[in-house]
Amino acid sequence: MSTPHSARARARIEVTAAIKDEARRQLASEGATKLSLRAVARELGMVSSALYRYFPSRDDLLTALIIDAYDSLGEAAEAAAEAVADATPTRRWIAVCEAVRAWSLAHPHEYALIYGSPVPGYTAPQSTVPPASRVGLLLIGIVRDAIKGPGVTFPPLAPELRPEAERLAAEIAPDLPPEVAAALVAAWAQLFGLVGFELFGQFNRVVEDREAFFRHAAGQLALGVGISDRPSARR
Amino acid sequence: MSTPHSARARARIEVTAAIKDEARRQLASEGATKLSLRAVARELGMVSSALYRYFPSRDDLLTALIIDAYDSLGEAAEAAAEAVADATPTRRWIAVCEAVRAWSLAHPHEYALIYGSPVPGYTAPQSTVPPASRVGLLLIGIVRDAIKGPGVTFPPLAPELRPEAERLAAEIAPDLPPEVAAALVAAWAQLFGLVGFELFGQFNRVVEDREAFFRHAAGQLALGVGISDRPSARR
DNA sequence: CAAAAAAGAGAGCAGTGCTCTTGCTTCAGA
DNA sequence: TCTGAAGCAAGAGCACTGCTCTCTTTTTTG
Repeated sequence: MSTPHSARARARIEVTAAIKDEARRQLASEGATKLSLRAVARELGMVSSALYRYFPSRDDLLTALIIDAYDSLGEAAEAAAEAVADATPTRRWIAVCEAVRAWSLAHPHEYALIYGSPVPGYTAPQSTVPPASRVGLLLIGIVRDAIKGPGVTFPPLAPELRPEAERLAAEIAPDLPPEVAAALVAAWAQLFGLVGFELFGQFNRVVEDREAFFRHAAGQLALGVGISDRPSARR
Repeated sequence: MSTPHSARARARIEVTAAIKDEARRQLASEGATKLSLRAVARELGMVSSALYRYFPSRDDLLTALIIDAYDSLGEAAEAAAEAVADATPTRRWIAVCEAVRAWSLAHPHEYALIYGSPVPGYTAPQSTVPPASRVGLLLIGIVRDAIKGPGVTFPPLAPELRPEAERLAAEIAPDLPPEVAAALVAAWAQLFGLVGFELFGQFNRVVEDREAFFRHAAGQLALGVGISDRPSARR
């Protein structure tokens, strides 16, 4: 937070940022598998061994990029939500979904890094958890507002799932009804299924007008969690 | 199809299979990034350059593994469908979804290879298209049977999406109503969103009873495409 | 001001994908 | 059945990778 006291400390964060920037450039243009520490160092005019003073391994660099990607996506989604803060819940939901899709199409390799195969290790480091939940929290907020009004119909919930749904609701959003919380988590995962399929070519020769298809699918997702524009407080 | 005439041709397909088997083993245990041509050759007692007589590059080997993975998944899904061929459409739909999930949990690295980040190039080779559509075709068949009965309610369709839905239906299943075809493609993508999120750790600290959660979500997907067990011809 | 900590430079190790050349084996046509 | 051609294995080698270790220089700190 505070400005660094020593010149060395300031240089350190500058060099760290430069490394991440160059690495992000290579990631965006060639993908995670082609990202090379040596190439990053070369481009920055330093020798490769010097880079290990800043990131102890390639995986650590990738982890840093993963966190940044989560933050970048979260920021884009939050900006989109704020831009339509006064609209109906359905519109706000769809706006966030479309922001996720737009960011993913613009940053395919970064998307692959965070929602495709997890490259480093098998379980993500704990430090990636908070940034990873920004989009989820955003969706929770929208649903929270949406179900405030009267006459909302909660999504159905299989009796076997009720205990899990209650536990889940208590975990992520205690003020949400269990059936809504469970449906929301499912919709959250399904949203990224739609985006991932488009991004990774699964829709080739199947879906043509992807913009319209996605908007419609996002609207259906909203219905699935109980969002509807019936008698909203606003507008 | 026919048995090979020359001894050399027979040896070739044997060695090719051995290479793929060993590569699949390494893929399953270490992941795609760690799969090494040299290690495969070493394990098979041959020198690495000899391997290039069978696969011209590492990406070609990976492509072969991708096709095999699609086929393996498709086979598992089809077997599950046949095992409940006499059940209601909803049960058959859920059985296929659960087979997809089970296969993916059992073969995480192969799943990552085909539905995670596409490693070779950016667009999948044409040869991967037919095996990739086996699960989709299976779902189409189930829905086709399901909507035969009377009293089925078609999913809603936004007017802007109607032309695309009609084109899409003509492409993948001309006998299906456009609204069903569009909803089916969306459900297809969403299914893999659910599976991918569980597999890649996105459900950590969120969903606990994943079995029950998935079954419920799969049932909701079935409802979304218009499948219901009301007055089915069977049972 | 001196000791300690941090940073950079370079060599080096083990590994990778891939190419090229050299022999040997198997096949197919006369 | 013999021979030229094609298929295949082996080895050396190139350019690259992640990473470690040592050595020197710079900066910070007690």
